[in-house]
Amino acid sequence: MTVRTRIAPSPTGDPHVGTAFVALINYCYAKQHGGQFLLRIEDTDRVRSSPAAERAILDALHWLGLHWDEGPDVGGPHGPYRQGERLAFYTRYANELLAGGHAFRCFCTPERLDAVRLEQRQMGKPPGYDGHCLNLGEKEIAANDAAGIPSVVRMKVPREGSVTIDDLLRGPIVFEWRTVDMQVLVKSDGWPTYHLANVVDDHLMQITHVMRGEEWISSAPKHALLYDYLGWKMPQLAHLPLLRNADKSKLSKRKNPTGIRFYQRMGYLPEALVNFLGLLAVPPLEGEEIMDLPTMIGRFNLEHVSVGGPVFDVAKLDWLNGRYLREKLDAHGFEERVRAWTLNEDYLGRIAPLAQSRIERLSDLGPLTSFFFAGRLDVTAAQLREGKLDELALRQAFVMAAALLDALDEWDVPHIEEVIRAIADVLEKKLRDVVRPFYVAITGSAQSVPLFDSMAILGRDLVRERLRVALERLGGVTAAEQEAWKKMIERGRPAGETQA
RNA sequence: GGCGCCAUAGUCUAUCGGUUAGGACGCGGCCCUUUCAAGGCCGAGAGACGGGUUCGAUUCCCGUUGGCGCUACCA
Repeated sequence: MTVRTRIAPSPTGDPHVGTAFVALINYCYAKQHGGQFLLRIEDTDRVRSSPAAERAILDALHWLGLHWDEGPDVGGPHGPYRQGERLAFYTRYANELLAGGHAFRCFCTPERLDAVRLEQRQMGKPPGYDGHCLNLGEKEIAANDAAGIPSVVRMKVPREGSVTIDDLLRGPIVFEWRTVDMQVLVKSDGWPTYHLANVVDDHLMQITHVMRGEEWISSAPKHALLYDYLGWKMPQLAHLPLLRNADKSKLSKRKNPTGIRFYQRMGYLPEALVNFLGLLAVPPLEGEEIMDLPTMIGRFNLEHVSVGGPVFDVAKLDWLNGRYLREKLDAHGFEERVRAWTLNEDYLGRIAPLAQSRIERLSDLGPLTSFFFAGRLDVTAAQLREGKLDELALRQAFVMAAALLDALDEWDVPHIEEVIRAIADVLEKKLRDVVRPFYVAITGSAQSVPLFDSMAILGRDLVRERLRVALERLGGVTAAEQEAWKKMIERGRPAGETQA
């Protein structure tokens, strides 16, 4: 039986370095055993998924040199490789579970479920579904359906006994069934949840080894039960450690750049990034930390992947990248990388028009546009405070921008402009006054080329980081402020209807 | 609160019962050098705590503490 592994990203938000880490391990394992590595898009969350995000993930992973044998872009014998195109499978197996008495229809309202969980929590009991709809009669179900009451499908879970999950990395893990929730399998919109979809697809795609983040450990019993209900053999499981921020919390973009494209825009080489991630999974030989992909495949050993969550240590990445830059490239190769990075027609072609009307000599170009060729900018709190916004509005503006910009589906000038205008509106300040500190944070100066265009060209990852740095320079924000200010935007008037 | 995972220097790691606990990043010093890097050499720095098991525990077991994850009609 040939080894088949997969990476199954959800196309929401920007491609994450954690995805690259998990992909790398799955890739190495499959290649080492002469097997196949596939990519499947998990887009069952119909509101958050987007084609743009899917494209970005594929591009980012390919950029890193991780290529798959089967996937939405390359096809394969077990397609489609996009869950959004596999609804018929999920419906079929959901019905099978229902017919077999392993799942049931549930008409409970979110409000009731919340109340139940709250009570369970207060009583110190494991939270979960209380079985309210477990024994509904056919007549009752039919009546509810006729009345148009929304419903979901839940899996039945035993209330007694226990189950043992065998993890390739961690050994046996025991769970009491009564602590396992009767998970929703099919949402009221008819789409499956991750739990159903991933079991059905891993089986149908003949996946032999599931290596995924440790955030899935507590769901493993549900998956084991589903394989059991459906009469299928469960793949081998291995739960990989989660990458961490410097403070050991799960790597998050609030505290760190987490986007693969951020590292690309910062000028890290894909080989260096892959090498760095590989170091977290493949212990290097003493004294030599440089490893290319083939070397990692050869040296990979699942049992040697350490389970403690490693801190994403950018300082070490910097050192590694430096070594690649000066040791692995000759003068010509280096020059080519620089061109590919930003000194190319595409990038220059977008910048030049912004500068043309603002310079008197070509030599003005350097100082005017240098921020397009930089990573983080060295701006001071004093520079950020120079405008007319008071300290509170200033910090609120940055927090709101970070949140709204992250939520944007399309990263282009009109959408970016809309966000900044909406902020000025909510804060009841002039656009001119709001925009000024953004000029400083993004371009490094209050006098520069047009802001929205600059942000569009720089890309979301770099913009997010510059805003984060600016906020940090202003003393940062507390979680409470963050919450409150986000609510302000939600309540705020949308950009269109300004005048009251 | 409930359930689970984890625990060697600031960070990434080696060690699979007996080592002066090894390497790498970062940090400090020296050398090289027109500057700065790079490079070379040297140095400081670790087994969370408490019980067991054992002739012997970083290593095996239990507890404590700490960190983390999950606790959704998101993945």
